[in-house]
Amino acid sequence: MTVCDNLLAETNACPPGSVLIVPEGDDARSAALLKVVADTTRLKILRIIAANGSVCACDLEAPLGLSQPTISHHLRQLFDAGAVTKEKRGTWAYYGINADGLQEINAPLVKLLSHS
Amino acid sequence: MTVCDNLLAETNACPPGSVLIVPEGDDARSAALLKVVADTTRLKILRIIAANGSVCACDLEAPLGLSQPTISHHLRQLFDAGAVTKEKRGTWAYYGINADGLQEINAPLVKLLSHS
DNA sequence: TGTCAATATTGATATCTGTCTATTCTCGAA
DNA sequence: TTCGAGAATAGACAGATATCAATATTGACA
Repeated sequence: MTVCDNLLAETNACPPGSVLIVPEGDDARSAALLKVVADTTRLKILRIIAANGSVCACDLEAPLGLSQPTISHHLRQLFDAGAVTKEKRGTWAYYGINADGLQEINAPLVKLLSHS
Repeated sequence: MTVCDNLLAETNACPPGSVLIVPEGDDARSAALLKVVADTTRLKILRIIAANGSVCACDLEAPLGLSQPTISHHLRQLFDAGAVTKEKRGTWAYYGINADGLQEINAPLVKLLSHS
């Protein structure tokens, strides 16, 4: 009776030396999308937008305490990832939550939870 | 009739100059937890664990193609963030999905979606 | 057309992080 | 108790990124 056999008998664990199932999936893409949301500043931006509806970029400078180029940089990342919508009104840029995009970003985590 | 007035009349957007609602929330902590999951290698680890149940760390080296210390480093991050469980059996270390922990990591995104 | 304001882009820099090699730690077994 | 194997830690280094200052772009309006 080897240690591995004991493991198999006593638990539902794969014994050492197992060839594991490796699910298909674009982890690089999923990670890249999650990275956009996994940032203090961008999370704050998203929550401000969610709480206020459509928000002018110009009004984010005060609550965030960051420079205009930095905020523009974050908003671009959020937009490129599909987390927010963007609408230009004259010289102003309005951003809103993109629920569909956020759901896609969130999908890998939801899938992990549904398979466990 | 200013441009701002037009905005208010035609849309539900905050006019430029608005003092925005800034929701409370520990964005730094949320971001730190999400960062752990927002990584190609760690996502792959999580999906392998989810597909195989309890997995020995020693069996991850082959499918990941990374060194043992690197994998140990990633597993520690996942464990510290509460994404996985850890059980030592002799010299082997077994890791499993921690559904509660993953749900907590996921919570900020779920909240964003529920408020929009 | 010319000017001003809001936004976007560029370039530079400091910090963070994923990876490796080398080493140490922790068990089980002889 | 000693040896060997798996896991964890430490230290180093390359690549990524958040930030800012400076500049360019775009659109409204006189």
